[in-house]
Amino acid sequence: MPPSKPSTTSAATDPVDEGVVRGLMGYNVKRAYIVLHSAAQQAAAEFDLRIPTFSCLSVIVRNPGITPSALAELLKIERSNLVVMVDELETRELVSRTQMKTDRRRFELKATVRGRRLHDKAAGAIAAAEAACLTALEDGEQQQLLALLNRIEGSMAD
Amino acid sequence: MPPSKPSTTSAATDPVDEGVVRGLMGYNVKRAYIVLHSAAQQAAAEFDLRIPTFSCLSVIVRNPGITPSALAELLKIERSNLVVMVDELETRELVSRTQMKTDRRRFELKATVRGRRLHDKAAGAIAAAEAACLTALEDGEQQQLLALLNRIEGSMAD
DNA sequence: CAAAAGTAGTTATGGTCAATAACTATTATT
DNA sequence: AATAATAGTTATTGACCATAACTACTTTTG
Repeated sequence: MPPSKPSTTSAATDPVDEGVVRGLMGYNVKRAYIVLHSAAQQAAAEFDLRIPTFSCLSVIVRNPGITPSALAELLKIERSNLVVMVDELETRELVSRTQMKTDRRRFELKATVRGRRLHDKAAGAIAAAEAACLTALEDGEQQQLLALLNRIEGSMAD
Repeated sequence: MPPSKPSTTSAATDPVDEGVVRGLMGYNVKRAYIVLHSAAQQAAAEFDLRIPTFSCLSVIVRNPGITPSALAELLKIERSNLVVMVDELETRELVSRTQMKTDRRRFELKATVRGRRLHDKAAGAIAAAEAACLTALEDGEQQQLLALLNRIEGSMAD
């Protein structure tokens, strides 16, 4: 990395130089993430869901009977942090949590009818909110972006 | 959005279906972000810097005399949250904060020699850490990724 | 079989980051 | 001169993530 070259002295109205940070991939990824996340967050809020909670609900809907441990591993969140989310989902009767007969340490998570309904509506709203952020990209470009992102994630897989 | 189709009942060792979330761009962006961020974070920690603090230092190095307000606007962080970071940078004598004569509400931020040196070393380490996460992508693909991300950010600009 | 080790879930706690409101000091507006 | 706007600050809160320590249960193994 070359030493930084400050512009003698920057007055108040100078064009501001983002410099090093804008050259970092992480910074650019974060900026795009913020755009998508805040849109998704707003959409999810309509259903009194936060994004991590929605993600849990979504995986439970698709995998009836999944255990909290498997859910945590999939979403890469700590089991301890999962507890409060599942608590909330259970309290709101969106998800049921029943102890397994075969192994009483484990619990089976299943979405209730209410849970599925809410999920499907929220998923639609979140997808729509995201789509509004992605109008600048053609469908093919979105696929391309997805592939590139997944290769970063995949190259660092455990 | 089509209604979700659960797989009858998922046993313990079933392949888990990530379902809806993996189809959301925000989820994929976040996953890639986590990879890059944790690598950058580790690198920055070697210099006792967290990423937001490094970003501040970096912009100050490139824009001597920048005001806290301009810095906050550029990095899209709240001025109130900036204060503690600049406090720390000043305490560590990486940055100087001097009141302007012309407008005594404003402060000029400048990196010290120590600040510039630390910045350049940290920037190199962070860039190297990022590069290690990006080996799966050719240079051209990295440029492509950057362009796509910036178009998302740009399309939502104020 | 009993002891030890491992697994699943939980509780409590702390750290980072982001967001807001309320405040002081200073400058600009009318 | 009174009012409004701007720059910086303080205090507080909430979301999210990570860790350690714990209970309950199951598996391993001597």
